[in-house]
Amino acid sequence: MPRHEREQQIIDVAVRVFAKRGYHASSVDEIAELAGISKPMVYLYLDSKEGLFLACLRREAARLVAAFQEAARGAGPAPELRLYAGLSAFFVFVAEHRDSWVVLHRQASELSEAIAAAVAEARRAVMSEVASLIRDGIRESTGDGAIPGADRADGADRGHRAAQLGDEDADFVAHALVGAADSLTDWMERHPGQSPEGITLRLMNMVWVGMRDVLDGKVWLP
Amino acid sequence: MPRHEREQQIIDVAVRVFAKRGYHASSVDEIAELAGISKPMVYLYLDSKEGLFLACLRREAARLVAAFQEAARGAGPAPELRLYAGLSAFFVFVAEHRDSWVVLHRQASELSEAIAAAVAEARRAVMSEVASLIRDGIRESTGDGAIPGADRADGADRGHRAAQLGDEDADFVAHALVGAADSLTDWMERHPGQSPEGITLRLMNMVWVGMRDVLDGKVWLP
Amino acid sequence: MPRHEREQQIIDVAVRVFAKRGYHASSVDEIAELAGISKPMVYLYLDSKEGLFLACLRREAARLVAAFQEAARGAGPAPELRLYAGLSAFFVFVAEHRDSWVVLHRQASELSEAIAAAVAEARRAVMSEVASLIRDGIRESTGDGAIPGADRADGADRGHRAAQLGDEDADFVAHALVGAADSLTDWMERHPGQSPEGITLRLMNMVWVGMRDVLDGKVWLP
Amino acid sequence: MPRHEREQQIIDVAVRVFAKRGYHASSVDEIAELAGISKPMVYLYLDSKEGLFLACLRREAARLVAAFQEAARGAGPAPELRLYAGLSAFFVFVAEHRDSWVVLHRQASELSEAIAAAVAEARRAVMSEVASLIRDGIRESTGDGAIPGADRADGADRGHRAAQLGDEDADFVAHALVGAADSLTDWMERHPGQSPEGITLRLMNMVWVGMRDVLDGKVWLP
DNA sequence: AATGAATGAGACTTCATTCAT
DNA sequence: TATGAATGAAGTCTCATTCAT
Repeated sequence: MPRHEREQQIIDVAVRVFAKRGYHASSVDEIAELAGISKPMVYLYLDSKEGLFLACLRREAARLVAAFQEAARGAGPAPELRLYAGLSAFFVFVAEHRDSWVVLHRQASELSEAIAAAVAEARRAVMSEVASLIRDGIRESTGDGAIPGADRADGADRGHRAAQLGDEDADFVAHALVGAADSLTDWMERHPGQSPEGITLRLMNMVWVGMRDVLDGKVWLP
Repeated sequence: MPRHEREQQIIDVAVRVFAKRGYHASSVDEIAELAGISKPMVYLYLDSKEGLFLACLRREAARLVAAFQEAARGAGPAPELRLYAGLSAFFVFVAEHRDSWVVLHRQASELSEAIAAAVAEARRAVMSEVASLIRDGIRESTGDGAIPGADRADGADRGHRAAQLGDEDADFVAHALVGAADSLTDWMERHPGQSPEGITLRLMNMVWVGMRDVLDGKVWLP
Repeated sequence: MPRHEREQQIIDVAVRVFAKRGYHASSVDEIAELAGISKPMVYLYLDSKEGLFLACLRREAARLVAAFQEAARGAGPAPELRLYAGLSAFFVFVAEHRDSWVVLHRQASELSEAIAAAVAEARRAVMSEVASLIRDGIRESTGDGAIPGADRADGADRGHRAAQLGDEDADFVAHALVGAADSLTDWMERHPGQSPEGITLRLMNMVWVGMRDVLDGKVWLP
Repeated sequence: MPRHEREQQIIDVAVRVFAKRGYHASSVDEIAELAGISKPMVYLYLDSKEGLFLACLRREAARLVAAFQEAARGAGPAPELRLYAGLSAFFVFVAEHRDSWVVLHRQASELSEAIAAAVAEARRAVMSEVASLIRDGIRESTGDGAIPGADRADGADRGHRAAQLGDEDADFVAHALVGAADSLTDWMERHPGQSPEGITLRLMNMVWVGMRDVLDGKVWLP
């Protein structure tokens, strides 16, 4: 069996096992056995348990980001639609590849420096995709004075606000959004009837509309 | 040293270690050494590694819920103000007790049945506090027709919408909110100038205002 | 509570625990708790776990030997009757003080030098009692030409045989007898209806009569 | 080294160590070291300390029973000759494999349920071999009215007695005999000049002849 | 390319024993 | 006389990792 294929097959199994047991509770023994090969092969191909986990991490992260990007790209030019499509793709991905998500997710602490860095990098990649869309959304929403898909009253000082809302804010919103989406995967698990699209819709309504209102000057104060 | 004091001291150390390394990668040896006592004491007081972790979990969950509840209770009757106060307290707590939060929220999937159950229960307790305030907010906001602190146009079908937005939705919003808050603790770490109250304010603006809009019928659709 | 009484009370408990769990599986903790005192008291009175076990061993061995001797002494001058009485007392003792017997018995290997020596000494004491009675029995049986309680034909060379049958043979028979009795305690446990006296009777018939026959020249050869 | 060979080698060492120290006082560490391998190998091959002990138990019991059976089988049809041969083999075996015998017979009461059961089963197997020969002996001795190798007067009530002497009695005699044999291994140790066959001869004379007498109605009574 | 055999290191846990009061 | 608090040492077991074939 050619090297690359074997490698992928091992990673397939490893993702399942790591997702089920967590990094530390997983044993290379079990992964090798489930992959139908001997342990030395695992070490020959992936170097170490850590290397194996990193490979899993990178592959699944790439897949997730790709799913998000493809969906966003295919959704036309409007940033909010691209965001909607990307988030939808995210929820679809998590629903369909639960193991991948579990491996990417909640393995943050307790791992070696290298792994923690890879996790952080994966999260950063997702975050930057989202932040970019949000930045575009903010710009468009304040630049051309039109947010498609919703009626609203123009605020007089929108240009002013838009200046204030810079990259930092896009990053803030991105963090909130990704965190919310992340946490909602738990909710999704407990509400199997809900479609990924429905969940995305609710989330967009909550966050996007709220954000737009803020841009419009509807500030809430305690 | 009296028994109870020792116990708390051990738990103090254990929370730090578990947060830093995760459950499996933590060793009772290290915890004992950092606590300045011998391993057998740890076992005498907390029974087992699992017992020790459970004790950490319970104490930190209780502390977080208490902080949230106290702040909310002290903020008067308006649900949105209580939510604001509770969230503020949450951010303060997480900022000041990052380890506690990590132990409560970032434990991977590699835990024993008993521990996994306790983790789930702790998370559920936090989530249920938040969901409860949101539920109240939804009810008040639709019941008396007035959301203080923001002007708006009454929608004719607000009662109808309120009926649709039930406990499930409050739970949805709670998940989104807690997830967003969690993720924003990362953002907070990278923006040291920002006060917890400022962060809460932004988050409230984003989520609460958005939620209110939805109640008002301003639905966003792709 | 006076010292001696406490000591006996501790030993009482210890015999029960050692019998139930065996030496190594018994913990001083459990013994102290069952005795209703704290562990340091055990060490104050009995020095160490080994000291505690030795005390148990010596007390129970003394009791068993005393029971044997008393019964034998009270049974009149005939050696065979004294042997019968002693063996009966042995079976009665084992039946009534199972724990004592377990502690004395089957703890031979796996114990420290000192304990092994004490066990050996106890066994030697019993053995010497038995051997002495058997020696007397042989002498009487060959000396006065009459074994009461059974008819037989005199052999012409009985004096000669008796000379051959010396102390070594008495010791041989004693070993066989004690071993048989020892093993029969297992049998007794599985046949609760059988009285100690009945068991002794069977054993005497088997061994004593056989021995007498040998003295009479009825040699079995393959 | 091939797997099976290693296993036997480990068991060889383990029997020695268990015999010397007893189950609890033996450490897997020591066994591994004496076997010249590392601890993980022991666990790989025998699963656990308990598994290791069970393996020892089974192998040694099988060996002893085989030695007994082979000798008995090779000694012709007469039960007493078969018993003689079997007992001889037993003494030879114990003399040559003292450790095996200690593992089989001198394990204290501190063993786990599973081990205790296996020990009991092993003892039962040995005991049942002996009892079976004795039963045959009783039957033949009462059935055809002739016990070869010894003259005697026929008793009128032999059939009656034989009815009374059932399996229970064979078991009683077996216990006495095995116990005596066991104890005589100590005697044997202190009298190195004595051959196993000589010891067996004395024992047979004592027990077999006595038993036959009882069958003949020569009852001893106190 | 592939593996059966092997291990160093370290994990959790328990226990006999002692100190300070 | 009595004990709550504390520990050094050791035991069973698992795992990531490598060597010889």
